[in-house]
Amino acid sequence: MNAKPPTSLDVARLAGVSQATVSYVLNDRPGARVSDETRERVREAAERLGYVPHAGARTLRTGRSGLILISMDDVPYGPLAIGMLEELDRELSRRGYTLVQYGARRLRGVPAARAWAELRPVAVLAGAGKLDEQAVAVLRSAGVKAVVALGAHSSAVTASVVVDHAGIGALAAGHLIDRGCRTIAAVVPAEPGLREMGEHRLSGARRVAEARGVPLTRADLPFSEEGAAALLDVWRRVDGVFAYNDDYAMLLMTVLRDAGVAVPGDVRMVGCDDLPLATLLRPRLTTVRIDVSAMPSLLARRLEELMEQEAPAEPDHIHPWNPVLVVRESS
Amino acid sequence: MNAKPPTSLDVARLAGVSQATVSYVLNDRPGARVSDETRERVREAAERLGYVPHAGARTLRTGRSGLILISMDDVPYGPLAIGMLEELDRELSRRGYTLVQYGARRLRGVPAARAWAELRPVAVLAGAGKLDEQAVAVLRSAGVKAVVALGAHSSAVTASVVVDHAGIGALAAGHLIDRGCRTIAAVVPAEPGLREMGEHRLSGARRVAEARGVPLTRADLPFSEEGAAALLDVWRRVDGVFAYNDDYAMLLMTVLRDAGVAVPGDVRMVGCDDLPLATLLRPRLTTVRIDVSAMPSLLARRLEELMEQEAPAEPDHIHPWNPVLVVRESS
DNA sequence: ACGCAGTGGTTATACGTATAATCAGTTGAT
DNA sequence: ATCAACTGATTATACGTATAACCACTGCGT
Repeated sequence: MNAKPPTSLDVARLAGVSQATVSYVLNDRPGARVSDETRERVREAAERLGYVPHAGARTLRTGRSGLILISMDDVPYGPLAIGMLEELDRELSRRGYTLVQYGARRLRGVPAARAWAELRPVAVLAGAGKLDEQAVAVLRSAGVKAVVALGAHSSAVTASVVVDHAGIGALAAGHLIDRGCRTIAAVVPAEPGLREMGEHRLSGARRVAEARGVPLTRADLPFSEEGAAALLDVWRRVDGVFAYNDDYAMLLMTVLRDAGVAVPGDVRMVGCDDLPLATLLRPRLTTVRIDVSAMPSLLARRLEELMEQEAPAEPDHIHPWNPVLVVRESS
Repeated sequence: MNAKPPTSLDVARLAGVSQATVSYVLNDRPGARVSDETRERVREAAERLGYVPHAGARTLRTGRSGLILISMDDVPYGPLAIGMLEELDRELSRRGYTLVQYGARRLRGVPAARAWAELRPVAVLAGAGKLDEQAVAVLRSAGVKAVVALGAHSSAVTASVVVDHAGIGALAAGHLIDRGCRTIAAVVPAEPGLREMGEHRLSGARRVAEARGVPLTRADLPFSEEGAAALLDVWRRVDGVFAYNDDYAMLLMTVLRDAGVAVPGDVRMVGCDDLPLATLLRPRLTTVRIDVSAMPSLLARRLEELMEQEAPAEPDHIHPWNPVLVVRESS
């Protein structure tokens, strides 16, 4: 009942062959010369015993683990991130790698890197905020071939996948101005986890607004009705708002309705993410959808390159995201 | 530049001691007799080399891994699940375990179990739908001490953590009847991932409704405005609706408003989850909040028990969730 | 008869770690 | 002076796997 897990040696004994033969058969190594009947005997014995190889032992022997670690706890969890993760998982497992999420207790920097390094992964993907130069050095020293930072800006120390937040802001602001807005506001969330991305979206909006001669107000907003109500004079002064995302847009539309400000009559509104709730709002919400469908396969390919080559890659970045405007009634 | 990762033997050489001494010092084993100065030398050498132990080798030697796998892809991701996961992570790492999310490519049954078993985890938590009897046997055979099913109902084959969905439905229905509703409806989502939980919530609501002599209509609803509009005669026939969760409640409130049905005047509405959007709806949404704050520490303790004892535990279950009614304006 | 290539395996070893077993010195009690 | 107990280490080994190196045997051309 409480026996030890069967090993390849157990399989070998049952099949009447040597342990080496078992290894050759089960991994079907190209060069191995084993007769078909022996192969069958080995496979059957493995099946009977319920043999499952010991990943740790294999890693120890080969020096490579096939394990890819991803730490998502910098990146906001949403349907978007989940879907992307699933697809990435599929792409990587197809290539023989195992994708595993490991947040490392919200550690960051070197302590987080040490925790990851213990597992001797072949690649680590982590929020840019968790990877400083020393942390990357720890990972490299532990044999991690590919270190990729995920975040809003590219990293100077390693390859990275950056989300083009500025592009989102630019798209939203451009649309508002196209609709005739003469003064606009852009929301920057006050929440620590979101503020940085808010700043980036703001900067993109600001760039477009300046280029087209439209004044832009920055609105630092905590996610609460009181917070939104406290800025009522801001919303009354402008005729267009980029609300950072759909949740904030819903918050604002609720508060504006209570205050008697008409959307889009008095102020046009644009969100981001194209959440299901966007079409449920009245008026229906114009939003920026981020198309990430191209991202998993691109990232998987890039990872494969990085893991195969010997030298650590020069820091570069890809941003395989495509912001698309979905125009509805609120703008 | 591309050197191999430093081993405990490298540390030993630099410190001028044996590899065994390094192991004793870095794990500071209670019985080990090593002088303080030697300890210091070893620690310094390890620091200098950036030594990180090799988890695979350690697992191989000791036979235990400290790795706990959780597969969340049955359980719906939301702020609730995320928060719970973080707290569970904290509880387990405090006890010396490493919590890792591993979805296993959405495999289920034996194939998923084999993938998990390769890592020789000490515990596996997975959606009840992924764990059939054979899968559990595979895990047990691979030395997994604790196998815990997560889901809406208890498992006959292993310990489980069940969410008391029936209790949620009962609480919501009881509240509606308290408010004077004489005929109520309960939403069951048509989405494959949610339907089962919807059935459980429905059953709880039905139990209470029958006990109090109130007719209850089941409403199978896909998440779309067309779907909700197609059932308009249902909503018109009842004076209370338990909407499964807040998202569905928002969908219904939007459609009902468009159709001229007043909430709560014509029909009272109760959601579930207490999402931020619940307070942003007009009228503000009455909802069932699930208090999961007690869950992580309870689960961690239970896991610890299971992992320490030798015999596989008899299937039992805990449901450390506390549904709480949050009454607002919609009911 | 002899080498020689091909077939179907086996033997031996290393990966990095934890730990039981051992050992050389030193101290202390009698 | 002798033995026991303690201190501070070292030596040796096993965990499960992959793979290089080796080996016995058969068939075959000369």
